[in-house]
Amino acid sequence: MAIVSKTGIVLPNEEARLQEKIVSQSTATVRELIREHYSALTQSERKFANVLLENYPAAGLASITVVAKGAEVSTPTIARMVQKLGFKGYPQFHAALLQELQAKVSGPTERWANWASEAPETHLLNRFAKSVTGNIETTFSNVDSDHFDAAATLLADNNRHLYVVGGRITRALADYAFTHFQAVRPNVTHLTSSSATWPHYLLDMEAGDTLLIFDIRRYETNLLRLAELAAERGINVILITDQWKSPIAEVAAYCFSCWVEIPSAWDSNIATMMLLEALIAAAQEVCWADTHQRYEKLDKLFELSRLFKK
Amino acid sequence: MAIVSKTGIVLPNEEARLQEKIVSQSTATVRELIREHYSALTQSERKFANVLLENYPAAGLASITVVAKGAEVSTPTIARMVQKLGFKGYPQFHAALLQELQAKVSGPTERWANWASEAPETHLLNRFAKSVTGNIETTFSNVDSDHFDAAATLLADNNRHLYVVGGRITRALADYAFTHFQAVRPNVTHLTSSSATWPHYLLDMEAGDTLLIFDIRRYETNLLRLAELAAERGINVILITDQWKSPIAEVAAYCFSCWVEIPSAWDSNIATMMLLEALIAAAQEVCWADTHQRYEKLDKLFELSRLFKK
DNA sequence: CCTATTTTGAAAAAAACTTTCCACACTAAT
DNA sequence: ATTAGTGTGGAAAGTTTTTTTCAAAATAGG
Repeated sequence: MAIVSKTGIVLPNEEARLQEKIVSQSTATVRELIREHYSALTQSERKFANVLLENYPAAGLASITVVAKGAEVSTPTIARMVQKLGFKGYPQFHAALLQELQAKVSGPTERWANWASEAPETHLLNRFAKSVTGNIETTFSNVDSDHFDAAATLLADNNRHLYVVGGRITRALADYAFTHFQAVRPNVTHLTSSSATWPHYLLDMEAGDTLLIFDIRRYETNLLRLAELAAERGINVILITDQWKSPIAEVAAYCFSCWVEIPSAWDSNIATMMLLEALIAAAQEVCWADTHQRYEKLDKLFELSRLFKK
Repeated sequence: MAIVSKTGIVLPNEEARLQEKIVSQSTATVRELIREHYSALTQSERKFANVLLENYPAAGLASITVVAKGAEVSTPTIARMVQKLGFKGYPQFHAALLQELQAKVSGPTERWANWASEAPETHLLNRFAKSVTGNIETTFSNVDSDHFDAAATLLADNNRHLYVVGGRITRALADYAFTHFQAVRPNVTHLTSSSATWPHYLLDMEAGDTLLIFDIRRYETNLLRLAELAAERGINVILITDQWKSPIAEVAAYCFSCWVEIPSAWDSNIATMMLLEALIAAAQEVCWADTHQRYEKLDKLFELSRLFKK
């Protein structure tokens, strides 16, 4: 179902094929092509070439009409020139420029492309790593830092009771969140996985309290009900969900999407966990003064309990 | 994303968001616009929104026709959506994306990996991301792929009972491992966190069985005892630990070190979790034939249990 | 100075792209 | 079940962009 656009712009599911094309179609940049063919260009063609090189690649990104006006030459001149450079038409030339631009801003994970161990590229370790790092990158690029800060502030606020709950799979994440938030601040409760007990918790929640919910597909009706009831009562719902967004997003004060898809029958929660840890780190930073002492006390207590067991 | 305003509760950030909106007309990136309007988007509009966010801005740079095909929606859907975002038409939307791309290249941070969201490089999100990706990289480059494959084979072997156990913090990881391995294969047991019950489990373990242990600092004496006793009885111990290695490594058949240090008072378990997921993925691949059917059955069962609740 | 050749851009034709309209499908509520 | 309302995509209509055509202008060589 690969879609080949005539303009040569690459669609998501076509990345692999594109890679091939770039390689096979010689790696020359438009800039290099111009230099190469410069002697074969006519006067007004050079006029445009100069404008483009001077303001590269911006001067070539608009439509042929606009570009022609910018260089004070006619449209046919541009059209003839890009053909001289070896492009089939203006759209192809345009796409080439665009691609160069994109390559320039492509993410840092490209660099680690194949770092995982000494294993060959096709080894599961590498395939897995590649796919997960992609998820992490996308997830973090899509976090709104203001929302993040606001959520962290809520989570760090000792005066608001913090409730944590997860679904079938995300229960483990909720548990992890609980353990860590407990170290950061008082008044944290982990809602048990049995939804039968949730009404009891709801009873105790007060307006202004915070409810941290994990809900990734398949979304669970129980969680939605819980979130709705909580939101109605003025509780701030912070939702951590997947890229398709749980319906809870509708009632959530803050919602964070984590990319979870890997080539597998199940979903990866690395990005989810990473966002969670980032939130914990942020919350901890907000109330470091208190946290500091809590950590020390906690350490001592664990030390004691260890002695008991000896 | 609805702020709970019906209840009259003012969220700390609401003022800031309003401020933002006023400015947003001219400044907001397309990404931000999408987030802002996400709740107002219809299903297929979201489909495109997700495709775009996932492959940003590439997925929006082609013509409306091509872009629509790429997201598997119709052209009118895209046209309607960009209008919802506040653009006069698709061309304007297209130009906005292009401008962002250009700005990114000409900007001062052109090179540096400031991929995490739009936040400044010093924002916690970026510092955290940088530190964690470093951990992941180190962890995976230090995995011995032969050990990895061998461990995966053990974990996938239905004939050996699989026991999973974790410490205070890593309990959540053990739980996560348990939930997933349970989906992959039968005969999986999660040793409860209360070490008092462990002798019972030990009693049932047979030579050749597998024990997956998580132990990161501070290493727990209980876990060490358990591992020693198990190893004596011919149980294969697979250890997932931190970069300093738990003493359990001495008796473990396979040991994987995960880098956990972040600039914080606590340790990050992203790399740990990622290694765990990689192991799950590998185990799943080893016994895909069986797993396949298990997944389907599991799905149906969950479907049924959902119906019960209605 | 004149002719042959090349270069150039206005304008028309062709192609591609965008928008609008409308009917059908789907959902939710009566 | 029926109806109102919303969401969706096919296809036509409208718009822009690209290409082609062609004649005028410029250049070069006799």
